[in-house]
Amino acid sequence: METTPGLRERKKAETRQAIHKATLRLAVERGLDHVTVEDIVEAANISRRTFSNYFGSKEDALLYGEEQRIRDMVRAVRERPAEESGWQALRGAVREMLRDVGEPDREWAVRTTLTRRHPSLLARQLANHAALERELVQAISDRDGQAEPGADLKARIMAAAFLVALRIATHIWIEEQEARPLSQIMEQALDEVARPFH
Amino acid sequence: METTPGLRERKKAETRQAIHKATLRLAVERGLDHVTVEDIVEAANISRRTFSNYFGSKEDALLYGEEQRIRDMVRAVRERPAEESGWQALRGAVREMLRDVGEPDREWAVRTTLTRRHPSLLARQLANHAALERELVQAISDRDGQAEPGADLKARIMAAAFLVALRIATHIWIEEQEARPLSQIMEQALDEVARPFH
DNA sequence: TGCCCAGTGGGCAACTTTGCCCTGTGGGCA
DNA sequence: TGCCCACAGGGCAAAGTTGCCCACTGGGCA
Repeated sequence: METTPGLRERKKAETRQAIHKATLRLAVERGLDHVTVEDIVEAANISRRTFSNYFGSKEDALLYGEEQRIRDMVRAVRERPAEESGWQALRGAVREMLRDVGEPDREWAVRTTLTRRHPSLLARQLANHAALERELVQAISDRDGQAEPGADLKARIMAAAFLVALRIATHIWIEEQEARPLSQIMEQALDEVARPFH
Repeated sequence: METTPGLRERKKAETRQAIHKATLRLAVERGLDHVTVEDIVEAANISRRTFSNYFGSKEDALLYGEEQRIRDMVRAVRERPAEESGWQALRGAVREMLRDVGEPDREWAVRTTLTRRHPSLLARQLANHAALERELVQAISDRDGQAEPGADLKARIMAAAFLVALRIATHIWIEEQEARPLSQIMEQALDEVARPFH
């Protein structure tokens, strides 16, 4: 299943990551508005033109991890065992991701906070979340089937509730200064939101 | 005088340096004969083909620093103030180089030792030294003028004596396990070899 | 002796990065 | 208001890197 992607692919991933990291670091240091693409490419040791080959804007570069995670999440849900229900698949996918990438670190919180403060980034993130929500609805529908009436509504509610739980858990985690592991808070939030389903 | 070489040039230099470093490290670890080009390119994170774009062989890659230093030395001699005599220019260039690059480190001694043990590398290094000697003769001639009879012989002797002094100083430095700074030993050796000129 | 095979060297096309250029945009400021 | 100027976006050709290929070499070994 694990296939080595070859040098060319690996280097592209490295470059993308380097640009993202540089953007994040500079944005944390002085705020995204006071960072030019010029600054980023200098920090990432690439040409300005190459930046454009990878990202359309510094916002893109900054949110790369975010959007990457969203794609991963959707993929993880879709790849859960077929016998799991939609809700089980969602919870399984979360658990899986937290296990695979380990506990999100301080940097992760920083990025989230930073994003939240910046209007244009916030807009982007809302759009991303909306997209994720749509994708999850689709994934759930594909899984639970749409035969019975109201299945669509149920999938929508489920996806929304799921994301709300994650969002709230993340907020709490940040507010608590990462005192408890995020995974624990998330499990708790998911339990809570799932209660009506019983 | 100092001109920033641009990203493209800088990256080429970085790659060349990375290949050289990787070669050196691996050669020190297990001997050059037990290092393949494959190993080197893996360590340097480049493709095998790129290796060939930079060096014709692993010996080339290993001796890169050596040959680089030779070019630097010749350049340094040529760029000494015009009013200096040939011998003054040689000494000035050495002092300058030791100052610019700082004291050569342990790695430098390692490379030298390693080179000395390996027949094909040794041959290469002898050829390099011969080339350096020729270049220095030329530089000295250009400086001191060739008007008077015997000027050519004098330049040849001077260059040879100079290199002998450096070579012996380096040997002593290694034998003493780098107890004294190389610069000090070199000054002493140069004083010694210069005595007949008084 | 003949065969195999790891390692090397380099041609070539596909792809990526760079450098240069020109256009467009949104403040500052005379 | 009009002019500048820093910055962003992206077309294009040149330069660099990769991946694939094949030819060659020098041991090992049946």
